[in-house]
Amino acid sequence: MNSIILVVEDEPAIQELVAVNLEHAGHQVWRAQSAEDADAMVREALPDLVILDWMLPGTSGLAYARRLRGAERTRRIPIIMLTARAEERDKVEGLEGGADDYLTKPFSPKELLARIKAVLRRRAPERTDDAVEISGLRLDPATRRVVGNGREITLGPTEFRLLHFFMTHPERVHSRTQLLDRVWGDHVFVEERTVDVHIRRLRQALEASGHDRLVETVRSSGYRMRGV
Amino acid sequence: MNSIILVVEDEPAIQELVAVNLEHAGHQVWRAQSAEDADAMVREALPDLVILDWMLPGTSGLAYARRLRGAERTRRIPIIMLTARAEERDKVEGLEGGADDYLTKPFSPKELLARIKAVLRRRAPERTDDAVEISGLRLDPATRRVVGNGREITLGPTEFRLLHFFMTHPERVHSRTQLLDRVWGDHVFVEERTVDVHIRRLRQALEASGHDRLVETVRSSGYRMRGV
DNA sequence: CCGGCGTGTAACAATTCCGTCACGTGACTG
DNA sequence: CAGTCACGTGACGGAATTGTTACACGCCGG
Repeated sequence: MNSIILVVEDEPAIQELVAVNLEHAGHQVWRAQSAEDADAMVREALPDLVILDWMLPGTSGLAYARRLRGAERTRRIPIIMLTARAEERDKVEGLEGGADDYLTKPFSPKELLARIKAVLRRRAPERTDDAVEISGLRLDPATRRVVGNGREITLGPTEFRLLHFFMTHPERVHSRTQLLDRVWGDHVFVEERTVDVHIRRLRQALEASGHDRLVETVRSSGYRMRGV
Repeated sequence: MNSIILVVEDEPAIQELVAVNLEHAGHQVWRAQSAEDADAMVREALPDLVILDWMLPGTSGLAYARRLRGAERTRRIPIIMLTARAEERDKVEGLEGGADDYLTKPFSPKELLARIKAVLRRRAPERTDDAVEISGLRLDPATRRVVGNGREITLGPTEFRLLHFFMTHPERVHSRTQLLDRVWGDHVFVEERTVDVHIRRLRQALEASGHDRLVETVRSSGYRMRGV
């Protein structure tokens, strides 16, 4: 939890309703009244999720969703669409929304939060604060603790995120570029080889409990975490 | 997935529409406004697929498709043609089977992606990241793992690609030249006999699970992988 | 203002991988 | 049955990739 959520909604009452609920749940909220507003914010930094009203003055929510999905930088941001009436839902869905989920007004705060959680879990499990465990190595985002076979393991911030990403996406090979994108994040410009160094630091820390072998090198492709 | 797709389309709006959708699907897009532009790009490196407007200023799409199909180097690149009206479709189709598929404007993004996937799977299944399995030997591109009867098999990069190609094109003899083209890639200059050496290395690795017998030598023609 | 801490980079070391060659062996031909 | 021809195989030098270390720099907290 504690994600950055961009709420794009022109109607102040609904904007407020959504924002308050999200903030109450511990999220950080950015507010935009239009797609243009939203775009300005997104250019600055990437939110973890976007809640987008279907009807907006100027660029429609649908069009904006498509735009987000089109650009490389914003492609993988989860989108939840707010639609006005139940009837329109199918229409939008059929039309080809880039959205991950839809919410029909009126909706309960509980439903809103549940869908956010579900979408995040599906598209970006590393943004969730569920604890993860792989063969005796346990990482808990909520407490920011890593424990290997009972022994506590200390990690720097980057190594922690790196391990978290690996553990939420095990068994898959990740190229250095992918890791930079998803662990280091947006708007960073660092050498690919920097990844190697942090892999080294991570392995070194994991040696304490013998879990360093979980981080595998896949020559010419990238790195992979052993699953199970 | 994640292929390089060359889009040849003179109308900016459609060019953009297609490109955005392809990028969203994870492909890398090269854009060309004319057959001449496209040709310059293709000379540099080969795309995995070409989307070609039928009507183009200068050399027509149809003519360019024929040219691509004529040259040895570009012969096997899949081509999808964009045609203007439904009526013309039959005409074009009848006229020349240079294309692998046709798409009539207007088309939905979904249809576009579906056809691309279908064409790629048909003409270049090794570019897909679906796992393949043949008689107890399983190769998974996403995890970059090869498992033979439960035992994990370690392969170098080239052997991995070679095996992947074989497994996606079983029961068919591939000459050394073909293998060099499709496994080593375009624009490489190595001895043909190098293939033999990698075949040897592949077989050696596969011995661990007894799958080395799947790779058969076809004297004076090339190599073949046993299917099923 | 000092001293850690965390980071990114560059440089060097250690592997791993690749392509080529040389030689051996088996198969096919006439 | 000898002579090619095609392929198998082992070795080797060099290239490419990754591991590792050292260092400089910026950012706090004291």
